Amino acid sequence: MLHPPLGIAMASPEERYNFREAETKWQKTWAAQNSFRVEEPSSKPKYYVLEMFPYPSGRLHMGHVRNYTLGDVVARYKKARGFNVMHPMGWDAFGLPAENAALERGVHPGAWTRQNIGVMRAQFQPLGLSLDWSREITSCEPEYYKHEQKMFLDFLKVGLAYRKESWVNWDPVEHTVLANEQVIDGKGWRSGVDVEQRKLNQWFLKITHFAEDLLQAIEGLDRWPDKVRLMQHNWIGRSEGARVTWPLTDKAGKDTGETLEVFTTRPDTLFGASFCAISAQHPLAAKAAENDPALAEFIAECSRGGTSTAAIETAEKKGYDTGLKARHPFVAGKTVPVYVANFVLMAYGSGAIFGCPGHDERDMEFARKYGLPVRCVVAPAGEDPNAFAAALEAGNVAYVDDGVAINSEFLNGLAVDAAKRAAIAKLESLKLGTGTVQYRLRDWGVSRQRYWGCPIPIIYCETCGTVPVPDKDLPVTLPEDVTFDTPGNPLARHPTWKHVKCPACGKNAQRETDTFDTFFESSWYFARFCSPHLADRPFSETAAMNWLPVDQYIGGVEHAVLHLLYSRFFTRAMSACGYLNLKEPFAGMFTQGMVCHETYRAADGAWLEPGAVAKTGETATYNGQPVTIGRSEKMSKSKKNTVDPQSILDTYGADAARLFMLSDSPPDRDLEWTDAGIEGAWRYLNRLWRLATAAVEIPEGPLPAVLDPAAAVVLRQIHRTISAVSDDLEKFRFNSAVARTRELTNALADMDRGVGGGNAVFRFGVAAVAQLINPLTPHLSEEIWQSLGHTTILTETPWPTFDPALLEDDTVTIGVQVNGKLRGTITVAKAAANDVFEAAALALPAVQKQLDGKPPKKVIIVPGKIVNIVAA
RNA sequence: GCGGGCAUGGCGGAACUGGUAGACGCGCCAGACUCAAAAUCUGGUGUCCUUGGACGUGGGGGUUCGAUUCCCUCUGCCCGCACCA
Repeated sequence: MLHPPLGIAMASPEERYNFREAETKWQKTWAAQNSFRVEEPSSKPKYYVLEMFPYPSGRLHMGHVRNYTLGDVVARYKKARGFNVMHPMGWDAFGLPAENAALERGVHPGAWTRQNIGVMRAQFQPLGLSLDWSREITSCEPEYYKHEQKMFLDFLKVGLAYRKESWVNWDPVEHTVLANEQVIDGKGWRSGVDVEQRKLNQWFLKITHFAEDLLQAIEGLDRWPDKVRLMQHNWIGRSEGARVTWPLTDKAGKDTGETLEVFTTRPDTLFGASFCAISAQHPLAAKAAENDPALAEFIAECSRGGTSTAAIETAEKKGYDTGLKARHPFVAGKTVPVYVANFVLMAYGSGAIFGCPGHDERDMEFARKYGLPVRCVVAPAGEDPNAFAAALEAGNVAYVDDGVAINSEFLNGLAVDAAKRAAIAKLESLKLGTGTVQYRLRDWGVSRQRYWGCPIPIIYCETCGTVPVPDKDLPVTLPEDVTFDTPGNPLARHPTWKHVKCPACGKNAQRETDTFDTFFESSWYFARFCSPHLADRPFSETAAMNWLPVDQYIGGVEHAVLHLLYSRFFTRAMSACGYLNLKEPFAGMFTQGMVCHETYRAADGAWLEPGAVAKTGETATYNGQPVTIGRSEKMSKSKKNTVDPQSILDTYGADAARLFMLSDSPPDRDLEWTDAGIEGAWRYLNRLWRLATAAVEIPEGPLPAVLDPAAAVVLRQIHRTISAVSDDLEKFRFNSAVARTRELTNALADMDRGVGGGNAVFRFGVAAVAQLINPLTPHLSEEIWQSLGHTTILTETPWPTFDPALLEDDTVTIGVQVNGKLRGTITVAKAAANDVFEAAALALPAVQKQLDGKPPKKVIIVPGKIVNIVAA
């Protein structure tokens, strides 16, 4: 597939840039000079650049290369701008793939993970990234995870962690709990069998404690993508409404003494209530089922259904009448039936609703199915209420929009908002409800029944209950001698590990055998980088407060909610426990696009690797057989459309790979990897190198005071480019920065160096290009810089400056329109008066022709921009 | 269903707060060099008709002297959430 450019072998050394030698040389130089070590102490302002740390899956993929290249551009640019840059790297090293490897190949997860880290660390080397490796951290090592065990116990003390029985997705084959993301179409992602709903004791972190703050603070994250902010906003899902209490009666109409509490955002529609519905997992449902086998069967059926999105989507709305009745809070003597319904979620609100079919689509569907009354209590303003109500009550479509309350006693005539307030006031005076705010966000369940994670430092004692592991016994480390030959958690069946003495009473007790969700480690690693080797604490508060928040964080959108929200929570929780005093961990966030590639399929439908396919123009073949070329999709092993970074680095070098990734499309959009694209980047690097070779012969010296006008034009372009590229780099417009740099390169190549000052300007321009492109292609630019005779390296050289006076020409060329259509251009002195613009524009033959001898009706002059003549 | 985004040549994409649409690159075409090819260099390349024009930023409409940019509307694609009461 990737034929090495033939020129590599053919060209003489002075014609071809030898990236192999140069890239290795500069990587060694930077390492020897500790160029990317954080300065401590430093008088410079700090700048913390962080890319999401990788999971050590075994090899780097193109997505990694893109991610770390983007961060590297920022880090190198900020360093040149005079910042003390921290740009660290580490390993998100706990996780399921390590256990799968153990299962499939009989390797210990730890050995597998550590070996992968070794391979990947070596793969990072040739990319030429400006990383401070002295701060490397590995989350699966006790030196790292012991701190989060302590942190968890602190969270427990302040009530931010708790244990509760809750419903979870249970895979009966793998004997483990699955995250919602691991349940696909109601089946376990690996086992492929139906997932069950089970009630298990789980540890939770109380992220809901900060729901309001996490929501409010989104507004302040002004350097985050709007998309991510919106997603978090929706995820937290704030709803204002009321909790309403409904006293219950039995089948005979006698009060049971119990009440049903429901949450509603529409207390103004209470007079339209025709039923209540509770979740199958609601305690009242279980109680009602005690004497009703059919109900018990219905509840079991609901639990089997799974919580997967697809299952819910297609599920028919079903209910079962418990026989219980609920007393209406406002209407004396009125009761409504209480159903168990499969669409009511236990985890939201109180797990119960009241149904108002007239003004809720779902309630309407339910009411029609079970023959429940439909009552109209809101009519659009300006319509005849009686006619509207009659139509609504006869039809099957709920009215959910704004309007005026009708058929609602004391609410009649009020608009929806006012009616809500009045209803809540009434509920509160009757002590049958209260205004409240409900969030969609739920507490974070962190228990996982897996081996390769951080042990939860808890001991269960029959006498003392749940006992935190004392500080002196931390860390709780994973046992090495585990087996993966049977399903389930190896920690739970380990012969000795879980058996301990109770730290409180000394009797026999058992360890918690669950481990933390791997999102736990990534929720605070950005703080650990601030003091990565501190032994007794997770990080020094001083260091963390100095470096945090991260100035620029970079990663994929797939973490827009979970990881980023957890980290925001953790920062607040750590602050609550005195570790630091900060709310937001990431001041700037950038989400990069995916790396994509065309897909290829053989006639039998099998996916083919790009390397196996012979492509000629629009058609492709495999072993002489035709190949279907599919759309460009995210590189993935399953579709075989991956390109190994290693082979690209070997063939073209890091700079070419970096340049292509940066120039092809804007960093937040998907990037399509093509052979032609990388070759284009490679060509440019060689062209630039040849150009620089010509500049080397020109002795260095100050620019002459008087320049030939042609040279002066180029000089102005150099200054304009410095200004524009600086701006582009600040704003993540790397593709545009490359385009402008190439433009300048073209101008330098085309300029007449023989004119007065031409050589000096040329040399100055080449040096400027090397500086401007240094964050993008650091090796080649160092090489050019050195060849120009500099004795210090470019990496330690400040960013070039521009002279604002040289940004603009004295003359300006602008378009001349007649009736908005371009008819020509004029070039006039920039400072010229309007009548000069007008005269020059009217003098154009094309303009005269359009005017046809008549005087213009109107002339619009925007100095420096355009002249538009309105013809009669 | 709800929420959000996007739509510009054969392709990736430029165009700052409304002001010369298509920068820069890829691809393609022609030429130079070469026995030939590769590499490199030069020129061309939005579409349509004849020089000169006309048309052109998904479709339709609007505001404006002037719209890729602002407003309305329709279509298509992508993403997030998904019975959230």
